Amino acid sequence: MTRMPTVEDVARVAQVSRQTVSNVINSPSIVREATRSRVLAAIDELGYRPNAAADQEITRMPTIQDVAGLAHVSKQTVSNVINSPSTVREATRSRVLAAIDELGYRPHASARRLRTRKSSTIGVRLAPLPPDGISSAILDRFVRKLTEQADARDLRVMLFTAGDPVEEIDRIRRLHEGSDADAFVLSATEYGDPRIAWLVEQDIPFVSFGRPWDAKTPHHRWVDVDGRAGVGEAVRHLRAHGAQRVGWIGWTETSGNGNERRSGWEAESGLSATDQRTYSRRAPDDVTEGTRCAMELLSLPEPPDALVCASDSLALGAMTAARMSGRPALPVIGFDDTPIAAAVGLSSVEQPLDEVAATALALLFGPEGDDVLPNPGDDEEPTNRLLAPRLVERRPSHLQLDATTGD
Amino acid sequence: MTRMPTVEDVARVAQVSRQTVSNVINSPSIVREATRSRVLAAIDELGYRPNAAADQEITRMPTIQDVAGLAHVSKQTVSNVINSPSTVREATRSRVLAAIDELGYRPHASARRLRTRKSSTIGVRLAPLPPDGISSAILDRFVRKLTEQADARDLRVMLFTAGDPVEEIDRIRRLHEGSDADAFVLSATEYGDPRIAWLVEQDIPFVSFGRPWDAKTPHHRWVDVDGRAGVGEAVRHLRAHGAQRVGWIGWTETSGNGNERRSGWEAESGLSATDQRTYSRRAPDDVTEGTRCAMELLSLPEPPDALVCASDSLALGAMTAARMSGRPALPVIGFDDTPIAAAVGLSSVEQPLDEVAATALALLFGPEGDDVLPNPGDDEEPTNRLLAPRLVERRPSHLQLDATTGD
DNA sequence: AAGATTTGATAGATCGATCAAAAAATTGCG
DNA sequence: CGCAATTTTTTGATCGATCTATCAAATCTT
Repeated sequence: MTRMPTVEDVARVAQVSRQTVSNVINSPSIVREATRSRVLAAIDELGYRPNAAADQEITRMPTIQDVAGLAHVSKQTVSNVINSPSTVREATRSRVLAAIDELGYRPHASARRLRTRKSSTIGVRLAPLPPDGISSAILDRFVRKLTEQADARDLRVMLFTAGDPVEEIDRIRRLHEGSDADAFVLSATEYGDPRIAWLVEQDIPFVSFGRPWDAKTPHHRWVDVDGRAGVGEAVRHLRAHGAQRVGWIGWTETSGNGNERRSGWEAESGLSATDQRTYSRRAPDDVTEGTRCAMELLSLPEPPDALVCASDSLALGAMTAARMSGRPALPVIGFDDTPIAAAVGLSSVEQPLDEVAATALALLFGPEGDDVLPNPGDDEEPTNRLLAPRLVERRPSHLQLDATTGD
Repeated sequence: MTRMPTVEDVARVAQVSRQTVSNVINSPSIVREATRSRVLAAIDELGYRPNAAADQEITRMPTIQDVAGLAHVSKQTVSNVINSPSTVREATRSRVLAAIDELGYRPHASARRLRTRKSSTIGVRLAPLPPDGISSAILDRFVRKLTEQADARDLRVMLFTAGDPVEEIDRIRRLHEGSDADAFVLSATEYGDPRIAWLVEQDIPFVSFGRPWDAKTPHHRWVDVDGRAGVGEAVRHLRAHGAQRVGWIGWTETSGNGNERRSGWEAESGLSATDQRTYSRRAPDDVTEGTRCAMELLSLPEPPDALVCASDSLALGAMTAARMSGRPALPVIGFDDTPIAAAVGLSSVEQPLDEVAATALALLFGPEGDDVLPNPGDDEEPTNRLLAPRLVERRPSHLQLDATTGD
């Protein structure tokens, strides 16, 4: 990266102003002798040459112009070969392709973005990790899927961080104004989310992973996973295998997702309203809370014979409680299918993140291509999708081992 | 985003070539009547106007020129206010800043990158997730830290995916040639890693998270965590608390990291070579493998009274084994301090990812700034750092609950 | 006070690509 | 063949910023 020295560099070394350097070169007579020799020394030392532009024969990346020269066509034709090959005659095209290959040419991403006025980049905010969260890995896994799918469309995923929604708004504004990203993916929408209204008002293209939880949220694109259906499936599965009283351990009422998931249990549990109160608990998302709630439920006169939980964290705690109460085989089902569920053999409801990512891109960019679609107007047909999760059945690893070891 | 219609659009609608459209406008006489009227209809329908460039007064983002106009200075001065404020007089500067504020101006990232020839972007590959890996979340957490630290330097983190090192090389080449990223962070280095030699040869700036495991790996920048020291600390801690025979469950010999971590145990265990063979096991990184190995060790005539594992996965399995063998209080220490460790109350050795990220950036860009430093030459002083991990002590949650419930 | 030097602001070129339109070459048809 | 129409290629402008060198005004020397 040995850049050509500039007047600026010479000035710094000789400890004079740029103007003085210029004078030494163009009208040496007006510069005092001492200064002049100091400047000349600096020029010598750095190997500065006035019109340095000419000899930048340093290993420059080939440009479209170089390709054009080699293939004996105009640079526009080279551009066409790359961007709309069908408009170029076969003979010409192969000649240009050969030249591209020979030089190892690749279009300069920034130049292209400047001209086309699109960055082909999707901004994704990484929210801070909650201290004990094992579920938050969902975002990480979603980002992976999004990146994979984006690669296929020649889109890039750029990450940024922000501590809270307000800070996120500020970051998005800057990224958008600087044309750093031309679409954004929101995640973890909540009641009274300020981001959506703002983005809609600013007309910045986005899609949210998570449905709006407020009736007054403006119309926008979103994709979400149907937690209610997922939990419902889990409960039906347990009952089909003989469970009579399926208990529920969920989140507090402030969580839209939590209420949604709980409603799936309510609908499928087959319990009376009174029993529903008896066999359910609400708690923060934490392993020890899961254990606590499960212990409570299991010490009822008629304890539940299966448990469904709003998260793998709670479910993991519930499994511990089950073992502690001497019921290691009690069926427990979690939610999110985090790696830990696979590790301990916990059944869990899996979010189809592949599909979520694909849908998010489809909503933003259409079925294919990398032109971002504008945010939908109020009157437009639905621009959102609710995807069905899938129950992943597993056999708890402690039971597997019991079997293996005969213990 | 209602773009002005172009000749291209008109041509498509009228189903004629662009040239014909041009002729209809400029020399109508040479176009046959039927064609001409079809083209005119299309022009009308789209509301096409020949010199549309003039009236693009649609909400364009303000440019440096707009700011210059409002502040009555040249655009170069505006640029100076942004990039080297000290060279601009106070009065002028505040006038320009006011204009910037009023217009909500923000430099166009791509234009700047094109001119400055640097993308200020770091490329990071997301390796595919191993099916059961709970440790692989390390990369995700590292990426988070890297993004945070990069934000502070006005650098961007761009993700890409690749299935294997060879594919990764190809992706890096394309991203580098297209000036999409000007530095890369490698992770998960392994024996005979082909990426490093290639990057060094191509002179593409990079740093690897993970030291080279081969003697013949060329000199390059790297940062890593001292697994040996971390495990050593864990073993010392256990022995200081009375453990006589600390066992080890680690990975197979093909893992550089695994061998490194094991050596920490060997050094601090205080066991004879024979006992070391007795009290250690090698296995793939998997929870059930951890349980299996731990069961073996615990059924020895003189079982170990504490266990240290190469990963949280193995440690989690070992905890299960301990409970199954009726020794729920057996001290177990894992590695990586994954969220799951916090969740179940497993002590673990924590990698200082904050520091790893900061060091990676410092090696790539120097103590501050966003100019990439070239790869170091063979003779240069060490350009790598080995960071010390930290033991996080926890009390197993099942024990906490035992205490609470009196069970 | 005249000349040397620095500070402040500016003009013009340039980064590497695509867009828009026009020109040139080719094809089709009566 | 001759002209209209199409296909292929080229010219010139442009995206929005920074780089380079220089001019102009202010400040310092002797």
